[in-house]
Amino acid sequence: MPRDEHQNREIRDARRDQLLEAASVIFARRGMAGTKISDVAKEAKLSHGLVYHYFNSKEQLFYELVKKASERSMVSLTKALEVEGTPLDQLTLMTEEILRSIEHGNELHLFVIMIQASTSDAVPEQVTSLLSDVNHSPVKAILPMLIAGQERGEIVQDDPVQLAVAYYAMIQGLAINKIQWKECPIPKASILLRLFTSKGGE
Amino acid sequence: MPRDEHQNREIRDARRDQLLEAASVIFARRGMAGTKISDVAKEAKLSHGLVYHYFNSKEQLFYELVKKASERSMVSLTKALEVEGTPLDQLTLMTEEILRSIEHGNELHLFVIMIQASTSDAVPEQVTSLLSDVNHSPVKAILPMLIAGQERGEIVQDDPVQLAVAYYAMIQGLAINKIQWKECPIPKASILLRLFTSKGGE
DNA sequence: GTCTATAACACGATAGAC
DNA sequence: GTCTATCGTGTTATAGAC
Repeated sequence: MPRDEHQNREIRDARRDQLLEAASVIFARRGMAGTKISDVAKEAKLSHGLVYHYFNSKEQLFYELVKKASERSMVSLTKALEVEGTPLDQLTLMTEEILRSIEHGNELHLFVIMIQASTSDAVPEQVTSLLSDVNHSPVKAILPMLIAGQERGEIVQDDPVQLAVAYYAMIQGLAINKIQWKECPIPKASILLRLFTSKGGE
Repeated sequence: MPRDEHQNREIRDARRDQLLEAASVIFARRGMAGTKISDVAKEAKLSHGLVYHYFNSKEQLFYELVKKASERSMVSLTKALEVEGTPLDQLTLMTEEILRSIEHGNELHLFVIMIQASTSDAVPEQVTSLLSDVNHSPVKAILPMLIAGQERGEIVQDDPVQLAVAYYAMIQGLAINKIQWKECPIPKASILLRLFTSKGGE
């Protein structure tokens, strides 16, 4: 008894997700160049031939993951911007959300893949151009919040770019740390936020 | 006219350094698995056959670099411990030195290679065991300074492990950032150190 | 000490059976 | 839709000329 089109579609979607999930694990561990299609297939418990049934190439597979990652990375940020409250409130909420997701380790692989994508030049052209749009400036993205906070006097009067760089570096570093060291204690949001608040208080 | 043994030795040392230097650039950019011996040779402007004259394998080449990197990474730390002054003085000096070296970009490649070595499992067994000795605990290394500082009341009374993790994550993140984004403005030491100083002042 | 040529092999990608 | 068998390329590593 033949499957109908609807069932086929469900199977295809499931397989695609299965492969993307497996690929994110392997890519995060071994990088773009170090990843073998056969390892991805093994992780997904499917044959390596099937990978090419769903994706044109290893590069495309990597591209899809970076796209997914960069979409997700903007979620926390836009959420933060919708929150009622002062800039510092928004930053606090955003930080807590990011730390939770690092702690929980759910989308950690995607995070690391984005870092790889921007540090390694072993990645396809298509990917780097995608990144210059989105990832190139998570720093720029939080800049407005910092400046607004400085105007209200709730954020310290340092160079806001330096503040943003330090903040983003810490997030990146924590994600990397967490992947390598599972039991790594993730700091509380209040520690990260101390970057922004002046010593003398306000 | 034949070269004598001394001249030969000088040539060998020079070539070895030349290859290690080139390899650190390529490994940092493309990772262990992504690095091709021919690329290293090209970077060093030598033939790829010569690489195998000086190193047994790609893995050994990588191993030598990680060893070199882990030796260097302890330098800033031990220097800091020799400084006369309070724990916060020592941390300040250490931070300034590390930021200078990131800013200057001199040993950045080695730094990134160490991060790769600990995040990727595409590295040889020999390397990971080397790392568990040295790199596994730069966090542990600064812990005593933090605790001493807390006793003197010059460092905030948060969980010192969380403080150390946050600090080290920021350093790592800055190094990674700098490699990908050459003009990245490196924050002043005072910004990083704000992690450690209490909001209310002392 | 340095190079070029080549052996041996691994991996990405495809073809075709079921 | 999924698998196994296979091709072709490119890479590690070696051999041997200079």
